[in-house]
Amino acid sequence: MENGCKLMKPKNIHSWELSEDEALKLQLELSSKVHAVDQFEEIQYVAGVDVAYQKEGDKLVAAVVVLDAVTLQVIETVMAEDVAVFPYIPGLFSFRELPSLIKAFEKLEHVPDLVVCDGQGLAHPRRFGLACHLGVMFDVPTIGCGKTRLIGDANTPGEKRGSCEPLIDNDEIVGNVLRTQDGVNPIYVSVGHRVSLETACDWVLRLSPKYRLPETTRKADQAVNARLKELNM
DNA sequence: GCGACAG
DNA sequence: ATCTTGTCGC
Repeated sequence: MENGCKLMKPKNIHSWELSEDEALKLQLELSSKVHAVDQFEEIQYVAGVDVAYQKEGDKLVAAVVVLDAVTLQVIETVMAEDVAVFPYIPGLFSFRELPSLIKAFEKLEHVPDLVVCDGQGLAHPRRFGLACHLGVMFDVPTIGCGKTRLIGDANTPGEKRGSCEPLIDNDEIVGNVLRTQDGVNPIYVSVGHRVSLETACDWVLRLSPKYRLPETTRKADQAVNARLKELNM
């Protein structure tokens, strides 16, 4: 895929026309490029991404929303209307959503210093969920933030906001189950790329001052759903 | 074979 | 993800 991005510089580019087997091989190959340590300076812009699918058919809308890291106000919203090619296969989720998300990123004017994804990062069977894939692809810090579990086991975190328990898979800590609001179902946070698990959780909490999900994913979700609604009218 | 399974 | 109304609670 060509680098049509205005400012984001794709680093690891590859074809998206892959078979299931090729996708699996690519994950194993790219997973070695993930860095689970903090590698960034000041974070001014934080982005959220999401994709919404049309009721029937395979049309979809992908969005990237950039927020001011301090005020959490929306700075920029870009979207891409596309068609789903790769099927939804647990573990190969990134191959379904990334092509469309990249098209949205190509329109972005602001370069995010951190991207929060709506899916897992290292909390993945081959340690390469959507957040890792997006992070390695753009060489940008990313956090995996899922609403439900893909793999791993964890104890139930305390009822207070900020409580968390390690998510363990194969004797390895692959993420944290984090409570972002008192008495509300926790979410699954994991490293995407260029961030440590601790920093990832700090940011997710900071981005979730009022609701269960971080503002980044909430704003991206609102954007794609509003656009999808317009398309069905 | 059986259950699990990001969105 | 999507199909879907009202409703209990802060």
